[in-house]
Amino acid sequence: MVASERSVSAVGNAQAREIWELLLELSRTHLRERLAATISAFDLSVPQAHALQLLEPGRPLPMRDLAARLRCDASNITGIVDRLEARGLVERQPAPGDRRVKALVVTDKGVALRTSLVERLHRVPPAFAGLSAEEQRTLLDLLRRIAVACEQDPQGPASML
Amino acid sequence: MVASERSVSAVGNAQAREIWELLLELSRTHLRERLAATISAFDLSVPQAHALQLLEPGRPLPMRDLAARLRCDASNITGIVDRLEARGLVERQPAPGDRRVKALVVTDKGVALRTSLVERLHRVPPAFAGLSAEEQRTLLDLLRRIAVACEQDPQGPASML
DNA sequence: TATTGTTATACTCTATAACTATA
DNA sequence: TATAGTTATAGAGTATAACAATA
Repeated sequence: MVASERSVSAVGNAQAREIWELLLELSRTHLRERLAATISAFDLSVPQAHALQLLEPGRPLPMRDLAARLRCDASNITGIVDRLEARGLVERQPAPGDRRVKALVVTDKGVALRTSLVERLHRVPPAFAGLSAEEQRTLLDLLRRIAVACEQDPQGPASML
Repeated sequence: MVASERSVSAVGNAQAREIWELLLELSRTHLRERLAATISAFDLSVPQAHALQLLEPGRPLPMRDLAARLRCDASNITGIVDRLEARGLVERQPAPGDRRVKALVVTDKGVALRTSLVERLHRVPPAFAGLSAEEQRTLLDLLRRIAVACEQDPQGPASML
């Protein structure tokens, strides 16, 4: 290892830590509060909103699969879907081929609410207006690389204590 | 407005949207799961861990203030603190000057756990290793500017439906 | 009167375990 | 036997409303 690499590594770690802490803080405050405010404006809970987003129109989803995507035990899905169904947003339908599974589909009403919700959630906060197109391009590129790296390193070998 | 500004605005919006959606996804998946895994490894709930982080050693904090920082109703703090106190991590102490308020302080055991927890939470994920020092510097600069903009625009006037 | 912390209540999410109906 | 969904249960977070002690 040459001197330049050592210095890069040392400086890089301090900066990487600042980046990471900034992302943590950004996620816990602004991002989280923005999501919570938007979701509650639709009278939904966070898991309900997440479920609704995962139910793409015209693509029935077995309850088991929804549990996997929400990363919670299958027993929770019953209640979450009960409440969505009580509001007429989704329906349980028999799945072809296996009479055990129930496929979830969004109703017309559900599609309407879902579209509105997703549009609102994805609306870009004004805080991004301060960046030039060039800077946005750079930021997007860097974030994409981090996202790709996260995919390849699911939880990280150093994840445990 | 000249043509170049219009084009910047158009392209910039599409890119800004991608950045925003990438941050949302990153926050909801990798970041959130990483936090959850770390916190549960300490046998804490998310609010408990957050409370512990907010209780700096040697700086007593009234329960009311903790509620404000956790952004939840004051009535919830009783239970959260009960559980932390039952584990000997924090203590309720009388506050000087006002006999109504109870000041929270971390015990020695709490400080030890808190230090370990914060160290673990702030440990940089390996996914950041792929960026050069120069790229990290750029990313940090851009994220800082967004963070500052978020501070100045608490929830955004377009926050409501 | 207003404020701090608590309690009572009700709801949702969470996991575990046991159950049913299928496969 | 194994799997999909449900139910029962217990614990934690959340908000609202009412309360005691204090300001």
